Amino acid sequence: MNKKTSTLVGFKQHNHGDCLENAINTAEEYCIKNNLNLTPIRKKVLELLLHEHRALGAYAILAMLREQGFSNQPPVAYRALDFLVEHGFAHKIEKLNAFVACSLPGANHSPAFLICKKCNMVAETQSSPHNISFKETANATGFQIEHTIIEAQGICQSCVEINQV
Amino acid sequence: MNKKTSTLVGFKQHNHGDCLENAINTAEEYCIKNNLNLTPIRKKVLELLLHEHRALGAYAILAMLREQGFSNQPPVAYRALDFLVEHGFAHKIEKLNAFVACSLPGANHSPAFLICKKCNMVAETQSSPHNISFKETANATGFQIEHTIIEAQGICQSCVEINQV
DNA sequence: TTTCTCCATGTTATATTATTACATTGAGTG
DNA sequence: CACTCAATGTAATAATATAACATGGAGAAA
Repeated sequence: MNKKTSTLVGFKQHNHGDCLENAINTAEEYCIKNNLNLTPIRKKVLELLLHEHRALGAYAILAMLREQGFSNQPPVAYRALDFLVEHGFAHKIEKLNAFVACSLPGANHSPAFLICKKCNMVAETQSSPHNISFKETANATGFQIEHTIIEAQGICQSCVEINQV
Repeated sequence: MNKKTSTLVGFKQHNHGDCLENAINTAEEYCIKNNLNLTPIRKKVLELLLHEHRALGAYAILAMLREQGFSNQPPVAYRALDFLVEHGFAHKIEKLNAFVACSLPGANHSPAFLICKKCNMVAETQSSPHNISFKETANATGFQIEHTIIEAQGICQSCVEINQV
């Protein structure tokens, strides 16, 4: 296993233990710096997302929380997810109604996602500068963009290769 | 009134009756050409979307269908919407779990949407050619994009102005 | 210390969105 | 005529999400 370096995460091998630990550490430091409360539930949900390393529905997370002894009422999961999404530790994939841990923590966030139809894997990329021009076009017409969702659906390399075998 | 010329639709005035009629005619012609069956339900749903001229949830559509004497079981609405989306007469706004009539019928489709947080209006734009670079980047990594969702949330000009009064 | 306040969590109930599965109908074909 | 197939009718339920109010506990204010 190796550490991945590309901005493309999710379709590549990497040292998962390190990746998880790094991400948690980063989140903890960020929370201390910004006076945020990374409570046990919130931390656990982030860990689950990092560990699974794929998009999870709120109810899947809820089931895992229950296994860990937390309450299993929907608001428990949604609140933790809201916190994580609000502060950039996780993202919601609208197309899947599911959540993924942020792969580029700390990055100035304008992520774009690649969703594989076959394996359901989600890869996070930096949204490219093209986005800026979109923003400018909209702004020119008087629309003030605050947040942009970019989600591409298709087939990842692994699945393409499997199909070809 | 005028046929609109900008790629920005939805936040502008226009002759709504004409716009609706044109769109329906276009859809009918397209269906005949392509051997598609624009049944009464499908046509009615398209009319509703065009008439409302905003994003409608499936259940809002369903309620309107009932008023028109159609069955009001969810699959009735979802099936019609599936048809319309599949053939490009409507789009699903993932962020809102809602549907809008296509504003640029016939256009080679890669739409992007502007969603106003205040008035919930949705404007459809052509997704710019820069988008291609995103596609190419993904393809270069082996991911084959089939469809891209672009939805920007923010505040439309009217709502900005209202706020400023 | 005591009380207050506020954030986080617990809990119940319910709203909203979407799909599965099977029955029926009706137009066009062989 | 009866077969087929797409479209629709219908019932049931799954999956996702939120509202509303109660509880608990840490730290501030008195």
